[in-house]
Amino acid sequence: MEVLPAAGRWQEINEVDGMTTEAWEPVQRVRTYEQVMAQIEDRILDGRLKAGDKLPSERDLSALLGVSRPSLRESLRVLEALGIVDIRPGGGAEGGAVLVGEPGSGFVNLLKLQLALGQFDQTEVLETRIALETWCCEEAAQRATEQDHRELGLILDRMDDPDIGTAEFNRLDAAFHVRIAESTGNSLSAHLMGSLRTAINRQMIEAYARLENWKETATVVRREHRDILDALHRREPAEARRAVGDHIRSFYNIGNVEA
Amino acid sequence: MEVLPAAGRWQEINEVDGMTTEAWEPVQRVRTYEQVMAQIEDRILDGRLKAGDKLPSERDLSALLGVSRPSLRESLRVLEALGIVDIRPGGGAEGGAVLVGEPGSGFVNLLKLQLALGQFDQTEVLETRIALETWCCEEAAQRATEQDHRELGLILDRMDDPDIGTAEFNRLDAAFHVRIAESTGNSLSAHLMGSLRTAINRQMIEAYARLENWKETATVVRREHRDILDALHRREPAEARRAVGDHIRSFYNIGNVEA
DNA sequence: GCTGGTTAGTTGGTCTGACCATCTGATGTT
DNA sequence: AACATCAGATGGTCAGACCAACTAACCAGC
Repeated sequence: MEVLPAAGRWQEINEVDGMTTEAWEPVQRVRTYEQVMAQIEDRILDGRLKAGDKLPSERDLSALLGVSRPSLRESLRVLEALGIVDIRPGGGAEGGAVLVGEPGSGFVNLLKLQLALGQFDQTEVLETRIALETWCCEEAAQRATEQDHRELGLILDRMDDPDIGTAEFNRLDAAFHVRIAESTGNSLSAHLMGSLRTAINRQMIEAYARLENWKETATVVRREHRDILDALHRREPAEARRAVGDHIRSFYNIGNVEA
Repeated sequence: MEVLPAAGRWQEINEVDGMTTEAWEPVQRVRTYEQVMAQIEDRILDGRLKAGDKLPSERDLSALLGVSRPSLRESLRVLEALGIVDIRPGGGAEGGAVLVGEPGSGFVNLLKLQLALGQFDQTEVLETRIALETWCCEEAAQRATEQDHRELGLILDRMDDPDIGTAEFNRLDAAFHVRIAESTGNSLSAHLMGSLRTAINRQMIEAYARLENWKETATVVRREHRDILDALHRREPAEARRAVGDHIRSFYNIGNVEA
């Protein structure tokens, strides 16, 4: 933990170049908030700032950088939305902007909007999930520990509840897939996967809701999940890959009956 | 193209609840910029806003929403950083915030910082690339057109230049991999892949620069690229998958000799 | 009538200064 | 010692102002 001012000087952004207006040609407009972002990025990239460090207060930092508080705040807002800093109000040790070391909801925020805007479509999300999850299962079949197996089993057990609702079923479904990814030890894959899943969560729930006989679908899903877990238990990467691929494709076909 | 005010009323954010201060208990703090984001998100999600639409001017929109311009601007900054809107200064038809329909550099911005912060490490990026690229190659072996094959060949031809520098070689290398992904028709996978690659671009270049005999490495890389393209030509998914997996792993081993 | 320069208005970009709610931590009281 | 209180710091928000860049309409001159 380190408070910034002690970690070297911040460079003031508003530097005069004192030259004539000529020779100012292709240099595209750079907004001050971008320059602020750039300075913070640099300090992160070269290690002067690391996870857990706390930034100076908005007033201090804006003064250090020679920019106004609103501009500085625009930068902080972006960093917050990206999940880079965590901002808490209040004074003392608790308040302030802290660099976070754990991935947050940055991807989900991004993906949801990009999906809604039609930058990507649902089929692409599905295929990308298949790409990631087949690899994850393949690796999980080799890397997963007994503990991973147990926890995955517990999730499936909870999904066996005959009185379960679609919302909870869907939640556990997602948890199962993410848990597999996590058992590979690759948090990026796991996080990406989870984000993709979350981004289309709304559609998933609606798809479940559209099913008249969703209980039958649930039965199929339960069976396929068990198959996947069995393959992990038996440590058969190829079989695990096949099982999860079929599983995702099968659910996609069901859910898209009337899409 | 549609300018917003005509597309239904915006709901003012500052609504009084007129109640006593009691019964205000677990409702966690919601900042106005988040409420603005939420309203714009809603309009995107339900289709009232779509790619190509232009938002009202900052002054108008802030008035419509009943928030101050700085708060509104914080929201716009975030949407811009996420690649959701494109903001251009100046009046008339050119200026203003426009919703974009093409994925931009949102992922890269995010990944670079998350990587720098240690939220993920390089090995995870590598493995995720393998997950995505093996799938992409497998599919590309089935989906790629003759045109795709031609363009990929052209990229490899340019990499054959014996006088090529590391920077250009690396750039073409990335282009080759991304072009394969694009030939699957899955722009999400392609974009994710490209973003992962871009996020570690700096490290890639440094890795190349560290190699004393990088020419030899380049020879190996060229050969492996040709193998991959051959597999695509012959439309052998399994072979394409294997070739690209080996290729990535092989380069990783070389580049990490002294990492 | 057409061209070209001028001007008014709009837009985003930025800043200043102010006020509020909340939380911390020291102060002071019981 | 325990509690209540208050000053200060912090983030959250706002109003108003100015600037630079650009558009579009206007107008003078040919």
